[in-house]
Amino acid sequence: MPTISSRFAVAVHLLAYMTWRRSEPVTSERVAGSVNTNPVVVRRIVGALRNAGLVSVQPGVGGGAQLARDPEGITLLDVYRAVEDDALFALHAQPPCGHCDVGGNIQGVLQEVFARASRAMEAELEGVTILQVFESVFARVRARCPQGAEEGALRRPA
Amino acid sequence: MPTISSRFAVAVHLLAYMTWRRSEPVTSERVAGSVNTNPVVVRRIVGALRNAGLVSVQPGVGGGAQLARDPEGITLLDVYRAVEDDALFALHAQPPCGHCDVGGNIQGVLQEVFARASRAMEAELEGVTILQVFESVFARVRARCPQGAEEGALRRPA
DNA sequence: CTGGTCCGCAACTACACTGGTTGCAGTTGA
DNA sequence: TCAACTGCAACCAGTGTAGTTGCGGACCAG
Repeated sequence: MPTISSRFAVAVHLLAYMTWRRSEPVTSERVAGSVNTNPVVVRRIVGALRNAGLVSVQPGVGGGAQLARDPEGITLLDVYRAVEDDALFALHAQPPCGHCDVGGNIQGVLQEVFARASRAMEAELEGVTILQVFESVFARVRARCPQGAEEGALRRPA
Repeated sequence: MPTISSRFAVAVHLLAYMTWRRSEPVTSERVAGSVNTNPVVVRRIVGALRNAGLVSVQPGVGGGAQLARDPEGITLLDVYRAVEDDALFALHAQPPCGHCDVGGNIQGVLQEVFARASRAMEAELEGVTILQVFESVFARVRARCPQGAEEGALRRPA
């Protein structure tokens, strides 16, 4: 249905989770519990984040994924580009008729407009870091449960 | 390819074509030649534009679609909303685990960020009118063929 | 060096959306 | 009445997504 797949939302979720558990590697099985999906789905997305240099992954006992950079240095645009590789706007499925003046020139005009609109969306994502997302999540926890919330006391998935 | 479907590009194409041939109704068959697709595909998109009040359609001999408003009063955001009804960003396919603090609060944070990014993209579309698109197309025609190009002399599809 | 823990990848399924196509009913105007 | 249109339903092929299973391989502790 939607145009930007849920991979982006899940990727941000994973990185926020790693920010919280920053001192230890996070296994795909554990974080899959938080995301409520299959560990393989998590590993696919973690693989994209690894290819983009955002996380580092360690196999074996005690392994898992960890942030490869400070969370204040990872923007949502970095995450978006890591997991979504297609252009935001599609041109005509078939190239339009080049013999008429509208068909022959509309795509060039559209490309300019589409580029501006895509860039505007990306600029908004670029202004938000993973650390800010994590802090917003933490602020919501405190708002709901004002007495006991400390960063180290966040609840893990069941 | 999770992108904004080509319906949007085709819809802008149709409206630019109607701006050019503004004095007469445009049949789905003729404009399908310019777009290089099937007349039924055109009618589907024209139907969405009609539902949004952007064009008026007349059946029967000599019928077709015409702009229902001045082209300077139709923005690309109007067109986008007419043909694309899904949200730009998807949240998790399955709701995340509500028992852990990250899973229980990440979606609210994401919704805020997604709304800002979507709005930034839409604001860019809102700043462009169909008339501007048509004039950009016409400017490209003149740039390619400086001697003979007049608005009334634009070439129709074969 | 062996076994348990973890990742990576390939393959497969179910589902949904898109663009394209055909067929047909209904409306309109000459 | 007839021809030219639209509107709509149905279907197809192609493609992307999320989910799932299975297996090979890397790593570390004992």
